[in-house]
Amino acid sequence: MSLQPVSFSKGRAHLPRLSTPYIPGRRDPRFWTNDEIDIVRRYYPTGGAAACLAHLPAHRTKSGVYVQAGKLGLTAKVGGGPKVRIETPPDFDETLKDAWSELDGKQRGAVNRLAERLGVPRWWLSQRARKLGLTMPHKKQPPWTAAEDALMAKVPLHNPDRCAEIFREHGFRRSPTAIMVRAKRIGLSRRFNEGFSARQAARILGFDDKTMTAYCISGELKASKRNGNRLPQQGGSRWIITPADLRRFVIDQLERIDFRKVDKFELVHLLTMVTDRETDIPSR
DNA sequence: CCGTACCGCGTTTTCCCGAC
DNA sequence: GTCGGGAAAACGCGGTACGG
Repeated sequence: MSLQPVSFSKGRAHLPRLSTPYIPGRRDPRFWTNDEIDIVRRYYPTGGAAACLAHLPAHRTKSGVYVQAGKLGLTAKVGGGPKVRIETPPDFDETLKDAWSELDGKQRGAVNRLAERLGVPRWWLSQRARKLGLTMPHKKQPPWTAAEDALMAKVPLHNPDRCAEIFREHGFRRSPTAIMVRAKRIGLSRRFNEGFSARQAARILGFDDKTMTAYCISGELKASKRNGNRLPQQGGSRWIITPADLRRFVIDQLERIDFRKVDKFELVHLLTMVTDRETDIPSR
């Protein structure tokens, strides 16, 4: 076997960079400076987000302050007021039990209206109901079938609405949220899952990503390109290497692989996983 | 000298989480 | 349930260092 030089030159025209060049020492205003964090530390506990904003630059927002306060583990002592004792008639609990059983859990704002009718705050009503052990019947999600789980591996999980659409097309009824929750529960990545990128493949086999790309370009590793909106400055569109093609490559080019450098868990998974014949998508 | 590893760039994509 | 800020991860590849 003789080694052939590989050229990375794609003959692309030079395009100017889109962003301003990096200047050492300069930072984007969206990143929080130590001074800004000190302001949050100082004013948040007593004055809340509003007090912090008064001392922070104009581009800071309330939610930004909440994020930083959360990171610092701070809580604000604003809001609230004197505690009010809720007075109720002695038979209130009985009335509540009866009213609660007639409550329509599917209707939004039902608890709000009941609180209004009984003349008590909404938060107090739900707290009382909890204490009395009153529950609201909720329709449980029907269990997931194997067919639905198989479909999970093929839908674009980064686009929940489109997922729900595909489920409907296949005759299933799952909301976008339900699908996202399921994806999390069964540990499915929401990232692109129709194959490996050159970099992912390289990491598994212990190659440099450039070496991997060279194999893709030379055709020794069968790979296609994924259409996207990546710019020429980023190197253009990405590679897609299907698990089966990568497995073929491992078997054919075994002598080139340095087993000290491979990701042993990922490699064994690649070699042993069961894939759907037609789509080559791992079936879980 | 050649082939590969390493570093870093500019950008998009994705995740996380709190507020509303 | 939805929105949005913040940040990490991901990506391909140019440039360069390094080892045999």
